[in-house]
Amino acid sequence: MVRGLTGRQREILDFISRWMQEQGFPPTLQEIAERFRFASVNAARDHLGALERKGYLRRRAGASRSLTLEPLARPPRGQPLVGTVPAGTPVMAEENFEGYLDLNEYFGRGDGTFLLRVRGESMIGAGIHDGDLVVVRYQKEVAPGEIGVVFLDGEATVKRIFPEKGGCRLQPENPSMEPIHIREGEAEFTVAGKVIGVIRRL
Amino acid sequence: MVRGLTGRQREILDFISRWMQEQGFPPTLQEIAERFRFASVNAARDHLGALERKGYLRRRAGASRSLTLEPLARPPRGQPLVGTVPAGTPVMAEENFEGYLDLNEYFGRGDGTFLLRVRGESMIGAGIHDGDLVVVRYQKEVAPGEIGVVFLDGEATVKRIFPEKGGCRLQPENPSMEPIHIREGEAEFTVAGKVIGVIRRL
DNA sequence: CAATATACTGTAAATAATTACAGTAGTCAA
DNA sequence: TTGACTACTGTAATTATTTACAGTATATTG
Repeated sequence: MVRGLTGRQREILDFISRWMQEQGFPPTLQEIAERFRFASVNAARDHLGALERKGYLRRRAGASRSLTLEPLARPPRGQPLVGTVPAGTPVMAEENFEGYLDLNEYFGRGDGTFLLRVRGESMIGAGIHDGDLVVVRYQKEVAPGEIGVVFLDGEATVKRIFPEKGGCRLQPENPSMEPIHIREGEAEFTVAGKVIGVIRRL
Repeated sequence: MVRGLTGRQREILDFISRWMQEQGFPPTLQEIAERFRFASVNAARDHLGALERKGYLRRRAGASRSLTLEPLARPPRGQPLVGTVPAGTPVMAEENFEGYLDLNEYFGRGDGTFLLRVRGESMIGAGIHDGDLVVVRYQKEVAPGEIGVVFLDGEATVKRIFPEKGGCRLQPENPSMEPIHIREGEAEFTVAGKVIGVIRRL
């Protein structure tokens, strides 16, 4: 069903794509015909028929401005991902291109995740530096040894969490810093979530 | 111009938002009226008028399905960003919420950037670990001491680049690895771009 | 308490947009 | 060289959709 497009068909498709990006809703047959100086709206209609038949868009019969582009024809969202780059080939060569990665979806969708800016160098050994953003999944507990966001004395910090007899240990990953021991029920101590990612802008 | 909505107006706005998400194009007055069991399309029209007057959407006179939601009324894109979290307050409390961060735009838009997966521990001192994704801006040269992606003997590697008399030095950030010295014109050596970010999924 | 906004019903006109049908000409594959 | 697809023109019917105007009833605000 998905077949190649003629030059003219691609022009039409590109126009629709751009229009939708700019206007926020699809064009009518008239508007397509005007853009391409067709004397008849049927020229536009024929093209839409071909594009639909070839799987690039969908229409709803009888409804105005009811066309939608199939994912195939939609501009990709996110950043291009390049895989292993072998001998001599230019980075962006097609062979190396693995697709587009949507960073908003890379760490799971709208579910309970949020970003938190990290202060201090306490987790530098785990590759989390001062100023980094950590991606946190909201959860009340974390498995032993996992990195979590915890509240301690009224401040949020990122540490590796280990259970201990009658409490737990917050382990920094920085040789110059000592672990913190928490006794059960002591102080205001809560786990806010698990760190599932790190983002840094240099 | 932007004022509060009544309950009914918010219902209508939410319906439009959901419809556009699902259908890819805006609803007609009829379709809104049907959803809310209005006996007259004018009920829907009145609501759109109110929503437009209050700055939540825009319409094009005389055109069908021509309404667009203003950014204010559009579902936010990206992950919620939480700032410094002070004493006792729950993480997701409003006071801590700083807005939504669109990760696809965090490293600059569609301009010449791409993602590359890093192999090896040679830049571990700079917080770049095996398996991390680096965000690379495509450019032919980098300033002295910046981290760049370079081609060396037919493989892409990430190193800190320093100019040297008659060539340059590729400096790993790993105490157990030695710097690599390149002489002018020697071997296949090219700079592919500058590393502007790091992304890690744990 | 008057003026204004909300939240609708109801009918009809006006216009926007899709659909149908009939052709012309050129290209392309079997 | 026949049949199918592309790429259009042209006219008209048929829906789809917006717009206009006239009301009703209930809140809300100054």
